[in-house]
Amino acid sequence: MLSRSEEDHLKAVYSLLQEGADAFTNDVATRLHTKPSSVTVMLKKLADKGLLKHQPYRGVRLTAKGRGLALMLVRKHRLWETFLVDRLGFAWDEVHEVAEQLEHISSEKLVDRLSHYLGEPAFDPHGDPIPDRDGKLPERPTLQLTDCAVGDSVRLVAVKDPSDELLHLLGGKGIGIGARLKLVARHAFDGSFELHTAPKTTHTLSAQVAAHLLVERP
Amino acid sequence: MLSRSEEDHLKAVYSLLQEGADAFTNDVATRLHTKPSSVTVMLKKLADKGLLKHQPYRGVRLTAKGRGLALMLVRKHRLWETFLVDRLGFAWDEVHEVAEQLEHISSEKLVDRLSHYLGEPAFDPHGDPIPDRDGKLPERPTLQLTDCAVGDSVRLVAVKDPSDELLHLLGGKGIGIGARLKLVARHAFDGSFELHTAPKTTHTLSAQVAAHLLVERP
DNA sequence: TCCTTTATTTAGTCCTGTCTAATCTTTTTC
DNA sequence: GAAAAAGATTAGACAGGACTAAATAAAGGA
Repeated sequence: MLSRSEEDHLKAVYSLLQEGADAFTNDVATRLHTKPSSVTVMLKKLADKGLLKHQPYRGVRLTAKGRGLALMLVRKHRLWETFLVDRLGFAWDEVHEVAEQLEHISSEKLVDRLSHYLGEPAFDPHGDPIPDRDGKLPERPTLQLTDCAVGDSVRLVAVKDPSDELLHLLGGKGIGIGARLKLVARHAFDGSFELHTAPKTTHTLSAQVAAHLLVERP
Repeated sequence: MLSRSEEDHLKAVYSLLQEGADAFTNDVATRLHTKPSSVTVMLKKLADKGLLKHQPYRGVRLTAKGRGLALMLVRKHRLWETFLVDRLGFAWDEVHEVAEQLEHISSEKLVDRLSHYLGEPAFDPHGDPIPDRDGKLPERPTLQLTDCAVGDSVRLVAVKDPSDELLHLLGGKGIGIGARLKLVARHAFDGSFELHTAPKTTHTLSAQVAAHLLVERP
């Protein structure tokens, strides 16, 4: 049984890793609005419980057990968000704070019944995937960058058939998994894209490259 | 803003008083599965916040503010119980523990929307009244003792048109508000009742008296 | 009434989770 | 490659909430 704070830390680690970044003490502290020293202590506790491996000064990695528990928290959070929006009529931007509280309710039966009541949804109101009771995430409805329109903001979730050459090209532009891409133009001549990876950073990608990039909204 | 523990103590005091008894330190401790010394400390905290008056060695009384907050907790608890039973298909005896957790979720909007979603119910699955958002309890569907059948176990909730003489008669038999009455026989000759007020204590009440007693199940 | 029992409170301890301040690593910069 | 900066950890303090043990108040019985 985890305390509320332990659950918060575990989930913060999970989502940082999910976003492609490493999970460093500072990042966790920022996310939880707390201080790095407090995070260090909690990471040690979670490591002692076998939920993650903590390499001092090097960040953390989740164990299978830790990932499983984190997925159950994500499941609860997203199911409650679905309930709040679909059934109680909350707006999608009002639900996070309340769901943060609801996700700590501990009752497996409640979670499973809620999921059933909602029709076993696979995605929450934000489009995020809801893990099933075994922790399996549904396939994301990914789309190729070439299917996006100018003005879209998307996030890179996978690279299809990643060759060394392709990955090197992307790496050189600072584009990795989790990168946020905003399409600003598309050239009719060769189908190449202009996109922002950051407010002032513009890159050009050929149509061949774009066809390998799987993205999601938002 | 009250802590979870403060809320638990406040609600325990409220329900003890509701049951007609005084709220003594020991009773609160028993109800919360904690020690009297811990309760004393918490009662002091709640008294400092103006939610109750604590007379050392003499028990506590709630202030209007304290009663109001307690009623909001009761409201949340009973609304969630209704949700769990009516919507998620829980059995009535499975819901208490989960509702104990859910009642601490703090979001006025959530409570009001939940109530609306459930059709503004006035009574929970156990038949207990659900306070409205202003803390007002609905009228109980009381029934006269004369409408009860042999074998019923009921609780005295009110005395209709209480005259001094009637109250004196009841007082002499040790029957007061909150008393649990089990009907063991009814005489066809004059409509009088035989009932237990305790396992081995039998009393006889005339039909005239019984008609003044308003009771509830269970 | 005095003494015993029971109920309550007080004092001091411990555990959890947070913080600040100080120390120690790692990375960056010149 | 050494010094500075940034990031992480450790040590020590503190608040909340629980406990045990000891002291105190109220209630009951001889």
